[in-house]
Amino acid sequence: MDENLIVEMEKAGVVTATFRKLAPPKKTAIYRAALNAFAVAAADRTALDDIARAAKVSKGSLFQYFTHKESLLAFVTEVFFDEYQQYWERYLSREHAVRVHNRMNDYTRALEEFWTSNPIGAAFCLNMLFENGGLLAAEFREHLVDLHRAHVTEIITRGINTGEIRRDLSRRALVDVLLAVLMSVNYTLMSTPVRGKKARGFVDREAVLKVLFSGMAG
Amino acid sequence: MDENLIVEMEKAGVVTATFRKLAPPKKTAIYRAALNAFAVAAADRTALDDIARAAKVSKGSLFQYFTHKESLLAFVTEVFFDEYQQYWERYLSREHAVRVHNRMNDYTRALEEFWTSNPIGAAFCLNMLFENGGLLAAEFREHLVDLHRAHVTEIITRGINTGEIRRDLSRRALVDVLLAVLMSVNYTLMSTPVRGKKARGFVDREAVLKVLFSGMAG
Amino acid sequence: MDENLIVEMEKAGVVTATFRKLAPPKKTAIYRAALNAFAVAAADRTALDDIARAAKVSKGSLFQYFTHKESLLAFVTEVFFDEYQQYWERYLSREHAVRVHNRMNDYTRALEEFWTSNPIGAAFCLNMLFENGGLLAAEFREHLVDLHRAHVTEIITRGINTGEIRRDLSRRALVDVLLAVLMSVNYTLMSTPVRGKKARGFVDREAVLKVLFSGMAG
Amino acid sequence: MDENLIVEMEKAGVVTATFRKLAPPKKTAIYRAALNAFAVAAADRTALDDIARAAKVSKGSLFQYFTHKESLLAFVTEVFFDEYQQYWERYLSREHAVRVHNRMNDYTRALEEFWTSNPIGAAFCLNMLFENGGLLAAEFREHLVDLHRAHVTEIITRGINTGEIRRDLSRRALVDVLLAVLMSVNYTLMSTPVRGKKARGFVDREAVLKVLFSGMAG
DNA sequence: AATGAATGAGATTTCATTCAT
DNA sequence: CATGAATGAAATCTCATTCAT
Repeated sequence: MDENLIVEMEKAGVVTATFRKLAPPKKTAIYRAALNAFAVAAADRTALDDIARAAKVSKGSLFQYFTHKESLLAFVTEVFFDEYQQYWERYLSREHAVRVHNRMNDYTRALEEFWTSNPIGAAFCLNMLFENGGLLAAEFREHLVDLHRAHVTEIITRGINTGEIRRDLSRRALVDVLLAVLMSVNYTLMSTPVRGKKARGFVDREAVLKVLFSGMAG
Repeated sequence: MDENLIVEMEKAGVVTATFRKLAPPKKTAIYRAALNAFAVAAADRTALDDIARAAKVSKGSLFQYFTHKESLLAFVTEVFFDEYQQYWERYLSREHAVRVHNRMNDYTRALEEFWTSNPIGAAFCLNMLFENGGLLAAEFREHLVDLHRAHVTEIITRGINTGEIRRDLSRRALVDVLLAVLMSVNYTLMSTPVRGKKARGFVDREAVLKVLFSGMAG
Repeated sequence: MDENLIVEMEKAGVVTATFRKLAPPKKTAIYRAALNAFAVAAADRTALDDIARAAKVSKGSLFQYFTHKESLLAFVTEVFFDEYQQYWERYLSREHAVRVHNRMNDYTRALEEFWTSNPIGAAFCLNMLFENGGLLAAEFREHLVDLHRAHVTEIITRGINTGEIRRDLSRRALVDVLLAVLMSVNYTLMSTPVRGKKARGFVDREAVLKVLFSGMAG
Repeated sequence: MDENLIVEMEKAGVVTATFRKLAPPKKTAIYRAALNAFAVAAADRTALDDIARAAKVSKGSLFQYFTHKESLLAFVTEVFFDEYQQYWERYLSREHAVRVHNRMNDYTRALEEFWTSNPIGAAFCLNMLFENGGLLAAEFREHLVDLHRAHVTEIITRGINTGEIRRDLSRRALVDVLLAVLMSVNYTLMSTPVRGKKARGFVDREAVLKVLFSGMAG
């Protein structure tokens, strides 16, 4: 867990100084317990008693760390998003594909990998996206989209410059289409582990990319 | 309200026989009141007292009609979805565009019209998609996607047959891409009236369709 | 319990319609239980659980009757004050003394009788006067003083008219002095039954009245 | 702060030896912070965290000094009362009026001055008199009355001896009447600065004293 | 001696559900 | 069948007090 982030959250009133001073493993334990709880059920339906028990912390302490239940959710959200962001930044920094087609392919594959290897995060994310009302969830939604929008825009822009992507198309429209597809992949992948049903996900990555690159027109 | 649907819901244990026998206007009043209530706030935060008051029915009666609060939500969901479905079926039956490009264009325009002319439904739908946890919401999500998937599949299939759409593309992939874009439009449109923020929606329908038809490749 | 008063309290949002419709004995039981509880300890320190138990009513019902704890205190205060007021109006209507000296004597005797015969009311009153903060208690204090001020003013005025009281004195000052003495008697009498200590009250009514009538000047 | 008083309080178990050994400025800081806090809100509604923060002392230390919250209140009460007492003793020692009428006049004027020049003390006192339940508040009330009773008794006694006051009146009754008037003045003055309402206090000191001296009888 | 983190009892309030009338 | 009063199980949050460091 990033200590700098915690310092910032303290300034923003999300966590208290008491929490900041906690031993890192304890912080992690609380984060884990809360992430888990908010992943299993929407924040509304999640009792602090349960989180306290899972984190092996008293309910009173939880309030010394976060003041309000809402703050705890905010804390989890920020840390989760921070990890998510770092994942994608690491991913980009290690990216070696050059051609747009390959970059898109790798990108969707990475999405797939992230969610399947992190089912609890996926479930939490799903709850934040779909089941937690309020401003916090709306912001989370927007952050998530923005993050991917930035990456997609970068890929598209480079593609236009290299001539891999046609120049007569609206860049904005290109981004929107790709993003819609990516977020759809995202939602599908996130849903898979939590819901009982079989996923009807984008198994055929290649086929989808072919549609996008070749266009539908006969 | 479709009486046949109510009979089916009675069989499924969603509504009671008592409810089925109610005078239709009363049924409608209850549906309206509940839809409104669930549109204003997520089901969790909606008290049955308020619904009963708005429907001019006693809370006791509500339980004689639905047994559980969850059933009431299920009832509203089913009726709303039924109306939604009927809307699209009527739409399709009256559709006169022939070419795929035009049909897609009309389709998205119709989506836009539906949500802006029906803000309560939009708000309810949004709550179901984004704020009501549980299996019910997941099913609603899936139903919604399936409905549009069927329409899109039909458009695509016809396009392939007429040769407007390239035959070397996976039909499944074509559907997935279009559906992703459509659902993205959907979410954006639904969100617009209820959320305070400005939408970053697909304003340029033409540009997006051009991307899809022409393909990205330079 | 005066049903008209309850109707007024309902209008003022102090009690709910549900409470109004309760069988009178139940209302009385709740009043008694709450009066007792608020007499034993200040409202702050009084738990609704205890009142509910004493009134043989569930805690949930208490909230159906009063919405907030504060409302329950308001209810008790109003009913108590109403009874107090009625007591003094009955007293005045039956008063047969004519001379000021006798009227004052009877008045203080009546005070004494009221508080000693109604120890729970006295304790409640004391808590309202001395231990319950907030606007409610302040208003109660003022009402109580005003009630007696009105009676004392009437006695003084008549005394001045009949010439029993000197005309060269400020009527306001006369009232203030008498009232101070009466309220002091009041406080002392109220305190007696609840506190463990022996009262140091105005045993010698005659002597005090003599001071007031004759004046201190030698 | 009087060190002898602190020693006595240690014996009485109000403060601990640890507190006694504290540097005087620290003791004063704690007293000030607690007086302020108890003046702003009743003891019930005052959190020790706030007092500790204001006194720049840790909450743990507070418990090492006072064992219980109640003891802290007792400490503040005693010190405040001690100061109050000293004020009146200084006042008496400097008193130069001789005639009873003048002494009473000066006394009420001094009361007025004390409360208006010491609004925090007034607010604390008011809270102790009116909003803090329990034995402590009752004792405080009694102490306050006793202090003034002693002074009034002295004035009356001297007046009787000098013949300024009639000898045919009960001394006890004289004291009671004067005291009632004085305490009434007291309450009114204390209330003025804290409560929002206009005071209905004894503005006309002279008129009141005239009533007391001349007597009401025509 | 000083600190402040940890604790848990307890308080108010909400509301789905039951049930007597 | 309709009604709405009654219920009590949660849930959040506060804070005096303890205790390890």
